[in-house]
Amino acid sequence: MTDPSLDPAPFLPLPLATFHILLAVTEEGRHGYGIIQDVEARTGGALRLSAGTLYRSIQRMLDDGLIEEMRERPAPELDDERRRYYRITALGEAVTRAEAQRLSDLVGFARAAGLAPEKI
Amino acid sequence: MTDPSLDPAPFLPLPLATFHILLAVTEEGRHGYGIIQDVEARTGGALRLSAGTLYRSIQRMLDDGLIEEMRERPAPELDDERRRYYRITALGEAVTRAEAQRLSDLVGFARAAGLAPEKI
DNA sequence: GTCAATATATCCACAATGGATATACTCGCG
DNA sequence: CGCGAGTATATCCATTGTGGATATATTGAC
Repeated sequence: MTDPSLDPAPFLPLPLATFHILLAVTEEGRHGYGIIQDVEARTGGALRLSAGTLYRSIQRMLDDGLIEEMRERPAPELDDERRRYYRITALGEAVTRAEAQRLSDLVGFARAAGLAPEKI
Repeated sequence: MTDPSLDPAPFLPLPLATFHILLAVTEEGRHGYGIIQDVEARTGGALRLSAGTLYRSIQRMLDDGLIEEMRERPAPELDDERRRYYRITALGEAVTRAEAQRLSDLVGFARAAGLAPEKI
């Protein structure tokens, strides 16, 4: 069940932008600019990925196999041809889970020290 | 009650080493080398702060007022004179709380996407 | 006395990020 | 129809954070 080729350990800790991008392309396939908007909306405007960070992160994630480009156009009739759509891979999911666990542990440490919010 | 001079926003997101160091000096005053050991123990060996990262982070955190050096020696009788002890400040606590909240939110996002562990 | 561990500090190289810049297309509005 | 805001991808530069190497010196166990 645990595929050794999906070992997330070498990727951790995950760069902040990478984690947000992975979450953005998990629900549905998204293009670069749509990822920027999704991240901004999700964080209530707290995090605005710069274009430099976004497209550089995407290229790295493609090389690493965390995401892949989709051939299908999610909405072909009302689309912009410039868009390039991406979705998460099995490796990307494994890495996201591992990173979420690491973050969850961090919150646990802070809670033990009395410096974290109540259970979420 | 909320002191405006303790605004944690400009410090977020916190560098990884900074967050771990803050947690390490929250419970009790610690010296640099002791922080390295505490972080390694807490993370089960997963994170080993390098000396370069540690002392550079400490200097930055002193400048920013997140930690302060202690005059008192926690254990004067069996001590090493080379040690320099640090403890968290009120600003450091506010920043740690804010960062823990941010991380908690991140875990919440991952959970909503079905990629995070159950509630902790 | 020797050697591993302790302890702090600095240097270099690399990775991640933000911000600026470039290019070009789309869409609403007057 | 034209104009400008927004959309969309991409690259460049400077700054920051990190690991690893190096330096120096003390402590403690054997």
